[in-house]
Amino acid sequence: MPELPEVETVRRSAERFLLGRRVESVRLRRRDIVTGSWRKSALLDGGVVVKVARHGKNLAVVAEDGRALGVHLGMTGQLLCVAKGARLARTDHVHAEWRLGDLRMLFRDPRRFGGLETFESEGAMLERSWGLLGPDAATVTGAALRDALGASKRAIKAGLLDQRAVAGIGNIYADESLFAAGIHPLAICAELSAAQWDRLAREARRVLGEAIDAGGSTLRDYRDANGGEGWFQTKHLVYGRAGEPCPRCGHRTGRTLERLTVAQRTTVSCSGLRPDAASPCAPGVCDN
DNA sequence: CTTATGACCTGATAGC
DNA sequence: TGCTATCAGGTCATAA
Repeated sequence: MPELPEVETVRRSAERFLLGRRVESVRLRRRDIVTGSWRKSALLDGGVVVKVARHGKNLAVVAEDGRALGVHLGMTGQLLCVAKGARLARTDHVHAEWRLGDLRMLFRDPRRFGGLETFESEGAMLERSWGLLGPDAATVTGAALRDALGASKRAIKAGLLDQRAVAGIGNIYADESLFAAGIHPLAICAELSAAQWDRLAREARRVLGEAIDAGGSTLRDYRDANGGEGWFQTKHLVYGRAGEPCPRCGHRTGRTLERLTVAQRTTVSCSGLRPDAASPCAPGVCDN
């Protein structure tokens, strides 16, 4: 479900609720969603929340004594913050619950591709988890992308989805960023030029930033910590639009958006784009 | 080492 | 109504 913009939206809404509050009790319904210690103390019991951080698609709730609770939403995960007596839209698949004064925080995840990870300190989290990820996609540079992927023989879309190369991009924003940069998803990383890496990084930052401003994309399950929906799905140019005219060149060329499979994920791109990086979407062919 | 592939789960939807 | 098949925003472990 959630990629960087959705996770950042959850972070912002969760932060507003949690900062300065003390965790008064913890209830863990399923141990198997936790990596690391699943003791209540490891799950922040008794701690005062001083930070809600994000890197890529990863969230962390940090207590004043340094304990950190990593939260990954997987495909269908939700981190909800609600008033104590409030009714939830759904109460099934709630795997963990925290009480902080007059509010509750819940981790809900029907498919259980997400989960929690407990760390004794932020340093431990950095070392064992976040430090293994690439730079955050919201601020990534062309040089950083090229450093991570410039020698790879994979398709560029597979590279963008690799969280060790760059953190935060998933299936939606990979397609949107590549289309915006005029690069075919099957273009080989090692064949991209410095100018293309720069353009890709710039377009990815722009698309992700605009999506954050829109509160993310709600397709099915995604909700922010208040249960609210995003509206960036209305701005998708290619994701979910296979068969429609290319929004950039379709009126002129009659070309449509084609569906293909890259890295085992449904992928959409303009049929006018070429996978060989030497002849990318050239100006006047399918370009701005 | 790098890259590709199936596996892990549940739920929504489409088609018979 | 109910059955089956397909698809879904993400990682993992394992194989090649």
